[in-house]
Amino acid sequence: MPGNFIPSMSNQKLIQFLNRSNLVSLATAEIIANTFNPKEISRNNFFLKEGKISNEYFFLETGFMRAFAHDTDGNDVTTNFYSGNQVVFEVSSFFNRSISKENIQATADCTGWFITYSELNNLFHELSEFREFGRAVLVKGFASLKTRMLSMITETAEQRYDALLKTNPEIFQHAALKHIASYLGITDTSLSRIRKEYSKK
Amino acid sequence: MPGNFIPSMSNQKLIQFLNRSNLVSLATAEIIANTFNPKEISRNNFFLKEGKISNEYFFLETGFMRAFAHDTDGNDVTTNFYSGNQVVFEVSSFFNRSISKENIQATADCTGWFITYSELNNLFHELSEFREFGRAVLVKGFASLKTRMLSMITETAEQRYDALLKTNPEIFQHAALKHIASYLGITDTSLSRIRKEYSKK
DNA sequence: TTCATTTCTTGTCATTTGCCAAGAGCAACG
DNA sequence: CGTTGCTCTTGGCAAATGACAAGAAATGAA
Repeated sequence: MPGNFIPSMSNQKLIQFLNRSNLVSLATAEIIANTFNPKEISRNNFFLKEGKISNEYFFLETGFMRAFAHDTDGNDVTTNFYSGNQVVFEVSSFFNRSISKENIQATADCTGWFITYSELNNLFHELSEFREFGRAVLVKGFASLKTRMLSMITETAEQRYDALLKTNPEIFQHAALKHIASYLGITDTSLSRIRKEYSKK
Repeated sequence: MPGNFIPSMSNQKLIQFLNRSNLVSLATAEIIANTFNPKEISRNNFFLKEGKISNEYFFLETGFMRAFAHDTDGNDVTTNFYSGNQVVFEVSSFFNRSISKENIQATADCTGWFITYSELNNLFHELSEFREFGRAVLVKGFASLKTRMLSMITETAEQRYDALLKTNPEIFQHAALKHIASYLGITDTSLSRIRKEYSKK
């Protein structure tokens, strides 16, 4: 073994993530995982900046990230949160090779594994199981956004807060309240009041 | 030619739709289009009913459709509108083979072409161009939903109404105002008032 | 046509949420 | 330490939107 060889992290978590989708066999999961490269992003650093093209398909193993866009007045609006065991990339920019309107920033130190767009396409071409996996990732993201849209229309801000607290409590450990507020579609002032009411119950 | 042979509609529009994506050559578009079957849905009939699995990948050539779900109080909420030259299916139910929570109903007489889930997968397997096309359809739907979510958070109801009127005027020719209202995330009463204010300008 | 049903509008009032400003709490840094 | 900046909370008020009910308009069926 060479002198200053630095052992990479184990990609065991990535292999499990692929395999547990039930779309990728363990053997294939290992092949796929071995083409991914390790990546670390320290807190406050950006995984993606608006104006750039999202070019990395990133499996977030540990850490936490927030995606946000800017409205016409320049206010930032949280579009998504990512915790461990999720795939992170901006769908439209990544697949259309277009400039991203979104930023994705680490709000805690992150570790994980990535492949580039061209590497992903090569894998898709070679491995039908990985294609199925890729489709499932897209479909899952799409479905959860549909659910979120429906809740925006049919539920009150307090109900949405309540649901988020129950289904994604980790968000409250990693994100500022004002960022959670814009994700819920309300101002930080309103969220503060909702929390006050909520704590009485 | 047999006696009561009924010539099918021409699938020229479908071929164009595939080819104009710039992801499918004309020759391949013809191969793909020839595996689609013609389908007509008359006004008020359902393309998909909640409780069933979305099993048809439908190219809507002419007509108009509305997708809607029910909230916990039983009110119907419009989740999407479809006009000509679009692909219609419920992503989550179709790809996950799960029971649909949504209905999709023709609000005008519709004609088009469909393939089933298994036919689609066979085509995906055989034709990488069609895979690219299928991915683009998913990505486009995802991106437009993201845009809509951002507008729900950052824009007023009147701004959303205004944008819909400008970008999708055909919706107003085919859908009831109460159905447009729930799509915009407001009550029919509010939409009526917004229209009143709007008409003064 | 006539009747019944549904859709749309409008009025009144209540509720939610936003906007603005002030202040408290907290962390980072010299 | 003490200052600075950022986040969160709170109060007062305004604006947007919803809930409910009544009536007008449009639609569809007999």
